[in-house]
Amino acid sequence: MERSAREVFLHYLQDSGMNMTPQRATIVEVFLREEGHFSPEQLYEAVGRVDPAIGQATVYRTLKLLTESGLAVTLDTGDGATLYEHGYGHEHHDHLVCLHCGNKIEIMDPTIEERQQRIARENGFELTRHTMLLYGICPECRDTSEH
Amino acid sequence: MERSAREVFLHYLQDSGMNMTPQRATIVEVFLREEGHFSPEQLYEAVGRVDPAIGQATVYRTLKLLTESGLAVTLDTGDGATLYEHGYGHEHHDHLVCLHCGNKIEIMDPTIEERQQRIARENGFELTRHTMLLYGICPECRDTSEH
DNA sequence: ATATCTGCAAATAATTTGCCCTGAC
DNA sequence: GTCAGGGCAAATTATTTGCAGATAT
Repeated sequence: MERSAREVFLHYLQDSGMNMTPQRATIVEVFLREEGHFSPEQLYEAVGRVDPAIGQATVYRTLKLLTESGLAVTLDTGDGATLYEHGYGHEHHDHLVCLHCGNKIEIMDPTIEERQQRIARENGFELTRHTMLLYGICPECRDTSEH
Repeated sequence: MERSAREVFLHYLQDSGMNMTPQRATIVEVFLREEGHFSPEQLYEAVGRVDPAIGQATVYRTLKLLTESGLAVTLDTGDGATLYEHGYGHEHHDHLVCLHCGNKIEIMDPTIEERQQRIARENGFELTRHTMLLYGICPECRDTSEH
């Protein structure tokens, strides 16, 4: 059976010569409870509700570890701040983003994924990862802004 | 016949109630001479070789105008800095980026573009634009790092 | 004249780092 | 006792903004 996210993180730390600490444990737990996409600031606030003594820097440092361990995935929508989402036990997906309300829909298209592989191969690249963001106006915002 | 990039920019300024100024003229000229992808900082340096009196803020402000007018397009590779490239008289394309040397290859796949439209439509979105970045290791870097 | 622009420096915003202290083994 | 880890505040980086003087129409 599959390892739990906590175990994956613990093994990552151990393999890298790092330790699980109370702060890291708290941050992972809170991280796993969060849903959707959130900023380091939002996670910091949620962590603060559990243990107000944990500092921002520790949240940032731990988010980096979570990303390296595969538990977290970054989502950069180009508006200055990096968002994070769950990356372990979740299928890969891309995003459809509303430019008006910021709502994000997860999308996945096997044909696109396959073409991406092909493009990389044709250029002699070994594909590591990719990001694809489709920007537009969602149905709700289109209705609202009708005149 | 097609309007020159300078004309497009001039018309954009006029339509928006703004003026062409010596600084803006210099920045557009230098911008149009640049090739590939470059940062505001790089453009600022190139502009400085023509007119050292032009400030960074003016370069940033003008880059924003260039983007709004369609002459420039932004490219956010997620490593902190926004890059710019030419957007007028250039076909739309996406990028294949080497994680090792930073080299960027322009790519374009009609099938992907078509599927993106379909995904947007299926979700009721009106698609405005998109970004797609494929990250990997380029052939040169793969050869070099062989052991 | 009047509104737009500019350079400069200060202000932001997001994130990282330095440093000294604390706690675990 | 040693050393990783952590809190705090200072530092960094990229970009934006306020302002007072200069400029275009």
